[in-house]
Amino acid sequence: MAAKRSGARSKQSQRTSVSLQPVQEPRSEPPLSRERIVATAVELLDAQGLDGLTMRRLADRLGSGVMSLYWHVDNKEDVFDLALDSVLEYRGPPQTVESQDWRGDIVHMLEDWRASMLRHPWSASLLPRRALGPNILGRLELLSRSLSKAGVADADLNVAIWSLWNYVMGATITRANFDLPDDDKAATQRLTRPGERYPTIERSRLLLDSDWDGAFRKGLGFLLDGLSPR
Amino acid sequence: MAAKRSGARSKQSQRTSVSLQPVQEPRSEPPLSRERIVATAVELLDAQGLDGLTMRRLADRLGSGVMSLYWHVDNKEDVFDLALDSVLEYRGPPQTVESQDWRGDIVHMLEDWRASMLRHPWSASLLPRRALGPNILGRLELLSRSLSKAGVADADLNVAIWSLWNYVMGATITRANFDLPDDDKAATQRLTRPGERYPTIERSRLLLDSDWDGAFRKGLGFLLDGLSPR
DNA sequence: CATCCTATGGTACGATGTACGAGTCAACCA
DNA sequence: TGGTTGACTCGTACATCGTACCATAGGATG
Repeated sequence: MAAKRSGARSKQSQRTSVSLQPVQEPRSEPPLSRERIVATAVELLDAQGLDGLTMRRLADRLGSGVMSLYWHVDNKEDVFDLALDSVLEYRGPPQTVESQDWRGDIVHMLEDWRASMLRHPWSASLLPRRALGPNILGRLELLSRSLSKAGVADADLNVAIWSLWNYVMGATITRANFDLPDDDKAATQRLTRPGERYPTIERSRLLLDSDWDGAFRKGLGFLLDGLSPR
Repeated sequence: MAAKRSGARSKQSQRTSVSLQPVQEPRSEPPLSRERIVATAVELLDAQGLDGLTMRRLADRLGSGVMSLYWHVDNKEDVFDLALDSVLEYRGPPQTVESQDWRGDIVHMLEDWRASMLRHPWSASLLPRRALGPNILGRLELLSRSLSKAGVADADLNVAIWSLWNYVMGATITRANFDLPDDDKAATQRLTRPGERYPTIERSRLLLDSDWDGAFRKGLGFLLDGLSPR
C-alpha cells in the first residue's frame, strides 16, 4: 500500500562522463539538485521566515517550474526537514586532543547549537516537531559522552540530557520568536496597561532588559551546577 | 494609519431587557459570542490539532456562516491568541494561607502549567510565538515572588525565571510534539538504522524509555538545586 | 531507428483566509 | 407611527497555497 515512500529518488549518481564542458557556461541556471533546492530554501527562510517559504517562490528563485521540485523532494515537509538538518551541523569542540574539560565541551556545544539556530530563527520553531535528524542525534551523542565523563550516574544520564535539551530548546525558541516584529512593544504595552499589574515582574524589568546571551550562559551554569554530581 | 486595531469590538454588553423568554427554546443555536467561539476553537484544536482549525470548520461547528465570526474576532491569529490564553489559567497552590514552602509552590505551579499544556498539545507549539497573555504573566509574577521569597538575589532573579521558563517550555514542546503520530517508530528506526550509529544514546535508551513525567520532575529538581542560593 | 529513463514544467483542483457589501432585526427617537 | 441607526449575520468572490496528473524533451542504450 504505502509503496510510494521510498528514498530512492534523485540519484543522478551516474558518472557524467566529463568529456569536455563547453568553453563558456551559457549563463543559464545550473541544473536542479537536492542540494541547490535545500540551499535556496534556507536562503528564502532566512529572508522571509517560515511562512515565506512557498513552493512557487522557491521555484522562482531557482529559475525552474514549480513541479520540477517534486522530482527531487517528496513534498514541502521534506524541504523543511532537509533545510533544518542542513543548518545544524557541528564540528566539535576546538581542540582535537581528548579533552579534560567536560563542562567546557558541553557549554561550547550548546552555545554553538543555540547560535546556529538563532542565525536561522525559523529553525527553532521547526526543530521540536520534526523527527530528529542525524546532526541533532550527533549532538545528543556528544552530550551523553561528556556527561558520562563528568561522572553523572547512569541512572541520571537521560534526565540530565533531557534537561539540557529542554533548556536549550526553550531558551532558543523563546528568543527566536520574541523579537520578531514589534513584540517588545506589545509586551511593554501589555505590562504597563493600567488595570491588572504585575509588580514584581515590572520591578525586575523581566521583559525589558535583554541580555539574552548573558542570561543563557548564566542559567546554563546554574543548571550544570545542579546536574554535577555532588 | 493603523486605526483598525481597536479592542472596542463585540460589546453586546447591553441589557437584553429580560422581559419574558419563550416557554421553549426553539432548539436553534445560541447566539454567537466571543466566548462560544473560543470554547469551540479549543474543542476543535483538541480534536484536530493546529492545522485542523480552519475558519470554515469553526463556523460549521458553531452553526453559523464563516464571515459572521469576523464580527467577534479580528482574524484567525486572534482566535489562536484567545484559545491559548483560555487554556492557561492557574488557580494557585492548594493552601490559602501564606506558604512557607516556596519550592513546593514553584513545583506545583510549573507541573500544573505543563499539565495544562499537555492536555491541549497544540498550546505548547503556540505559546512561544504569541504575545504573553495575562494568564502567563500571572504565572511569571507568581514565580518571581516565590523565588524572591526563597532568597534568590535580585541580580539572579531574571536569570532564574527565564531558566525555569525555558525548562518548562522546552520539556513541554518536545513532549507535545514527540508522540504525535508514529514518531517513536521513526526515531527508533533512525536509531537502529545500520550505517551511522550513536552508541551511547542507544545504550541509555534515551529515546525509548518514556517516563516523561518522572524525568520532568527530576530534572526540575536538579535545576532548582542549581538555582537555590548556596 | 526504437525504446527507455531522467528530468522538466503547464494546467487544473480543492482548500484556505478574508475583503466587500447586502441583508435582518431590535431599539430608539421623531 | 414611521424613520433611522446600530448590532449582527452571511453569500460571494478573490488571491494564494500544495500538489496530482500528464505531456514533453533529451540523452543513453538496445
